Amino acid sequence: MSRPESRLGAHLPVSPPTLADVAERAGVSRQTVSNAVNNPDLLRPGTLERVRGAIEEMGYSPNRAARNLRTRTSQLIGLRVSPVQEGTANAMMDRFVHTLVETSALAGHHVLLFTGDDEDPVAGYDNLLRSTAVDAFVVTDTYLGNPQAAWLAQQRAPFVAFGRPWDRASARHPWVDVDGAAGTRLATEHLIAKGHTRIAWIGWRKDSPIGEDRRAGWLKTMHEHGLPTTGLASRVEDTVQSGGEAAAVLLDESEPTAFVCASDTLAMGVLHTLWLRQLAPGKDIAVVGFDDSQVAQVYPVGLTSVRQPLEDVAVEIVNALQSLLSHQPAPEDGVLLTPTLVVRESS
Amino acid sequence: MSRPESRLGAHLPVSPPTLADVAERAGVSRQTVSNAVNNPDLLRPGTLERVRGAIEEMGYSPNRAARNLRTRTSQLIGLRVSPVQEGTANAMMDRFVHTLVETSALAGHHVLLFTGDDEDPVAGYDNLLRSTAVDAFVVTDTYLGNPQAAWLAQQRAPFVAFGRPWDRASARHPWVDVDGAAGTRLATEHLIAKGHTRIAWIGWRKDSPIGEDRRAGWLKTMHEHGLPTTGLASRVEDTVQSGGEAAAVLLDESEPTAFVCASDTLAMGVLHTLWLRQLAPGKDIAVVGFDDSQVAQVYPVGLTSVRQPLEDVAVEIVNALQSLLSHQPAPEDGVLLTPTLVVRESS
DNA sequence: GCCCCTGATTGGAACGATCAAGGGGGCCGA
DNA sequence: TCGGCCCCCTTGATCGTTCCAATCAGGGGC
Repeated sequence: MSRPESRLGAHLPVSPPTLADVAERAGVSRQTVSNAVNNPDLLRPGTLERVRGAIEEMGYSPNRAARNLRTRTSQLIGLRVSPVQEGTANAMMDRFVHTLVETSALAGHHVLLFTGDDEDPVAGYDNLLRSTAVDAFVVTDTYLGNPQAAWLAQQRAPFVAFGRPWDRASARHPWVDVDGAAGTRLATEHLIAKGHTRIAWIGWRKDSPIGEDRRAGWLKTMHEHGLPTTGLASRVEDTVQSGGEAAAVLLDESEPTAFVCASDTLAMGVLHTLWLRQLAPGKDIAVVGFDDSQVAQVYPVGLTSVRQPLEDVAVEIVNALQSLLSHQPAPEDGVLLTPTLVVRESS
Repeated sequence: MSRPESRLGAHLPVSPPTLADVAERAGVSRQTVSNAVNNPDLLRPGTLERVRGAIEEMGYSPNRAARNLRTRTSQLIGLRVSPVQEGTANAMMDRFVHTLVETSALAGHHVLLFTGDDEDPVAGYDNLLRSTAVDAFVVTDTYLGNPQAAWLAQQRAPFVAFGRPWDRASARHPWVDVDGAAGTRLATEHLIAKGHTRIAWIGWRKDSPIGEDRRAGWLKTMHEHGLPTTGLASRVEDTVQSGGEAAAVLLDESEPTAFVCASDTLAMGVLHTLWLRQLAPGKDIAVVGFDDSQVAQVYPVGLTSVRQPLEDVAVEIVNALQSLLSHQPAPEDGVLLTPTLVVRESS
């Protein structure tokens, strides 16, 4: 039987062919076409070729909604976009998201963006989950006490976090993270190799576990090399101005010859202070940032910076998601990746 | 009848309640529950309240796949993420995407990200379209001769472009864009108001319509004020280095006191050249960039820059999409928004 | 009292795919 | 010759929702 003519006129978009249309054309049943798409091994080579020909000719693509309804999946991965922070240098999400989208595509998934209510941070997740609009989530902002990860774990919703669960109390769940301490260790050892001995740290306030992790890398490396750290550390807000002020104080009081910073934003502040004092970055004073943001790349005096392997993070997250969705429990519950150091003129 | 117990154990996620479940609980039929969700006006107030109660209690959310199948929509808007360009300063997509996601959510849509094949730029679009995975597209990279817009228009697929169709030959379609010429006009008039008369232009190569548009704003404003432009314009690649070299040449040959640049990337090059020559940005020489990128915000000598109203662009795009999807032809075929100038220390 | 009309609600069908059985034909061994 | 098995393919049922037409109850006009 031929499908009812739903083309009201040539000016309206034609409705795409269905499984039944292809089946009729190829002279087989619906199920055979379905198998040709999903389980080609089940078909005799001749039949497969014929069906594939029909699919090709008609430009058939399985209707997503129908497939999703039947299989109870959506092939979608939810990603909440957090508000843009202007005035800071961390626009690295671009890099991450791009690779995430690409890698998911290889695994047959697409990425769905959504925003959250500020009042109820889990509202967005809850909606998508209950309407079975996504198969899984990627949770990116895992600051301390982030309720989302715990909530999702409690709901037994499949998700992978970019970021370690910092509070041990929270339920276990798969995660992928970058070893911040290893990054600052790289930076510190690079500076030590350059002959620096008085290396200062400018980081975030104590309530940031990520900041403390990065600080630990600097601290431990300094100690291992028997270098002084007292009076050489500063913890401030993540703004250019704070970084600049901290650098000024440290320069006055402790005379460091190099700075390791918890972010490129802070490093920009340091560079500003150096500029005000007519000190040449990379010659008089070395500076290393964190995140390899576009600022670090574009700044005329190239800023040496710790670069997070965001592409690898995305790949690992998709891996974890896949084993999660195929109900194979992830081998371990976390993957920790090591960043690299991009050396530029500032060190 | 009660639904079959599909809960194999408390450790597995419970399948969400369906329309039928809610109907049973509320003592009404499926259709009535459906109406309560989609056409509340059809219900008697008492019934509506009862059904809403049941929905609330059971935490019901309509199954997306089923609804999509029946209504032939997906409530999804496709957005192709273009490859990340490192080393340039235009990470403004973050701002745009965020507002797009938020605004679409208000309209009941989500944003689906996908990537494209480099060889076949329309492959990604084609797939999503044929599988009815998205309702519409937002096309962002509308450079000259971009095949996507033309292809989509030919397919009669609903889409809105961020960017004007530069070649008149291409099919008409709704678009939203930022008036680049108005931006450089703002920049130029700002500099003129500051007393500058020799204002140079550093832009992109001639084959970029966007670049030519921005250049035109500078050129026209200069002419209107009877100011010279010969020997004061340069067209180069969009890199920091090119911008710096162009600035050096212009400084040597034409002695400008100010620069208007087609991008923040180029402006960074100019700043670098000034730094090399011990010229103070904002005092000796004024510099204005374009895009108000994070670099402009974070750079210690704040870079004056033309800021695109990306939030407004996103809102207008969603507006256009909505009228497109409700089959009301958009009132006009294009919306042109005016940028603003963010004045900082560099001018 | 009867009929019609309107508003509220209902049951059946359909959207387009996959799942779960079932069936026909060829090949093998008995 | 016949049962049994495997391979390839087909048929009917189903996922959860919305569309469509039909039904039902309640009022008002005559």
